[in-house]
Amino acid sequence: MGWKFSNDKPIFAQIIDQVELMIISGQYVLGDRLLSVRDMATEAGVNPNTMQKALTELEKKGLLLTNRTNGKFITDDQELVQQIRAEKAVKYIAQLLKNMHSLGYGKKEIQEIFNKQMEELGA
Amino acid sequence: MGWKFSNDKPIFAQIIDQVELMIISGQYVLGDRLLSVRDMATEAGVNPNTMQKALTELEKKGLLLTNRTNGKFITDDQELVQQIRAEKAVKYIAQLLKNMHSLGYGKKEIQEIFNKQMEELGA
DNA sequence: ACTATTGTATTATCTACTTAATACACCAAT
DNA sequence: ATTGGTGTATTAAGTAGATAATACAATAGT
Repeated sequence: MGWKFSNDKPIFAQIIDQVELMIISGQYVLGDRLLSVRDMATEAGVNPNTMQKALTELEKKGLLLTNRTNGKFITDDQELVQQIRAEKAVKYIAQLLKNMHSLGYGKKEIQEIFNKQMEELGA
Repeated sequence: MGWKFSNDKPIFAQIIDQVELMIISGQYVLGDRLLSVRDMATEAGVNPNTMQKALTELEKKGLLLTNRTNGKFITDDQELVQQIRAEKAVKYIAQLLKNMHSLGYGKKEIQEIFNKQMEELGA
């Protein structure tokens, strides 16, 4: 897991985003055990408290489970994971359309620019 | 100008974004004078120092000009404005494609979801 | 000349985020 | 039972963003 942080957002929030992404994109195996809070903190180069704070949030979302003295585990609820993934996709696109609209672009223009950039994509 | 701020980003950064958007989307008339720093701060419900900090950044970008004792003005460089607007659109879409990719969506799926949400758009 | 309004600068304080160091509670493995 | 590795909690200190109050510099308008 390669950790990277920017300075335009609290680190704990970025950890939440990144771990969530790892889970819903299938880069984590559902049901697997995470590294310990301490080890993840070391790996990410942040304080254990900060890691703890982020993971607690993900537990509230239902994406992580805690086994008191054994560690934290990824949920094995595949439905939940897929639902969150689909929601995120819809949200991303809705955000794009909102952004383009706020720039003053109309439906037709958006379609054009989108298609153009899609074509420039490999595969 | 209706000011709204979230708590997931510094306020001065959000002011930069919002004012820039007003300019490049044509909601400000190029060459027009802004309200005074103090008045804009009051209007936005922030401290004058915070507003000052944001406007200084926009001046560095070339979108604002300062007339020492008369106030700050929107640039009248229409080319610059249009260039920034186009850049932003490209950036937004690139970001979307990156986001969708990180969720594990392929080109075809992205196209499908995008089209679906475009159709749900009025006009 | 004077005044009011402009941008700008300075200093202090407050809050949220982060780090740091430490301690505690729990339990599987030995 | 003891040990070692879990998660969790607490307290203190550092840093950046934001607020607050104030002062200064420049000039347009009178």
